[in-house]
Amino acid sequence: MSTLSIDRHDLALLDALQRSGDATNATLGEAVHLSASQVSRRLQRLQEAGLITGYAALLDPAALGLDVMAFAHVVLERHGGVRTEAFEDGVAALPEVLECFSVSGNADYVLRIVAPDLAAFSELMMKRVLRLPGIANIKTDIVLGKVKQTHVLPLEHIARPGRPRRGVRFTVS
Amino acid sequence: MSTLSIDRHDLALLDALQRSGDATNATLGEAVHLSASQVSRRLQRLQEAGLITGYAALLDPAALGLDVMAFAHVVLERHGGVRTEAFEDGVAALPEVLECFSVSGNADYVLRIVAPDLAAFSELMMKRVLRLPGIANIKTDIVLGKVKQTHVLPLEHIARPGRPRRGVRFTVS
DNA sequence: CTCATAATGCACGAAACGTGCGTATCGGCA
DNA sequence: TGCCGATACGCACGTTTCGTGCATTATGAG
Repeated sequence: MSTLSIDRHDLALLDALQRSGDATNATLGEAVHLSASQVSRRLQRLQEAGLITGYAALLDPAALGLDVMAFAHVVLERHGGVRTEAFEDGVAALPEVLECFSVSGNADYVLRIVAPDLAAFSELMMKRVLRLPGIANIKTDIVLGKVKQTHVLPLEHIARPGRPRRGVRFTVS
Repeated sequence: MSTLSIDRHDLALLDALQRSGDATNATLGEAVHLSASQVSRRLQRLQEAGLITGYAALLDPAALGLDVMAFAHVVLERHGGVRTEAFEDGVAALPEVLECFSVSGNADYVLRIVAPDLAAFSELMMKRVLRLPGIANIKTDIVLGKVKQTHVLPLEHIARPGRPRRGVRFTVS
């Protein structure tokens, strides 16, 4: 357990890094008004603290031939025993299922699924998803168009006015 | 318009880079059985071809105090005129709305929204989302648990057996 | 088999990284 | 207000990484 104080420099760094994770320390330093060495030190701290979990190359799904995306709303059967584990393990093993969340509302789970085309998507659903254990019902929303898609998390809620002057308090295990 | 051939080395590189975008060329080279210089050249090609759209640091939402995530299913009003633009622009301007897709099915749009807590989420929905123009109805699924979440796109559909021996043909603008 | 094209590894100069260190700034306390 | 410990800072510098030039090898068409 450690405590880490985040100031506006760190927030600016996190924001910049979310958008361009391959920027050099010097470039980041310009944007944040810090020297490259300080940027290096801060990044190391932020990573050790767990705020930065890693780096990734972002690929273009369309360029890779992944033209179909859909959200599947899954309802499980309601027999007393806890059959959710088998379903969840099966979902985790399918690379085309990028996400799976349990949710409130009508469905038990929401899945985000990608596929090369409708034929492949159909086959994926019929032969792999629908055969997962414990499924009672699935309703699928196929994505028709993208209005917005980003991985950039909002940071505005941190360091809101009226709170600690120099740095916000974070607790990490 | 150019044509690019992708071989198994490129696929391995893309796969590795999705998972660890900060790996050095030498490290990647080991995994792919290529020299660092070749990795450098291939990455440059893949980026110019648009397969790699960029790099990003991945942040931990929980560590940043973003504990609430939800999917909002939006139905717009059906008066003849095309009022969708105003709604879409409004959505794009909200940083808490990470994604917005138009979908088939009952709803017109699906939004993925994050917020620090339920109070902030409630306020966001009431004061900003619901006030977007043209909305007839919204149903919200709040995420209760994460079974799986990844940005790693599946690449298995490329280079399927029985197709071009050395490299798959890609066309990029 | 021949040959043109493309891919590969090595080498080397340039760039970026990250630690040490002396200085400056901040925040608490008398 | 002035003092002092702790922290943050930039600079310097050795180390690592990058990416281009080039000679060699592999590939595929005719």
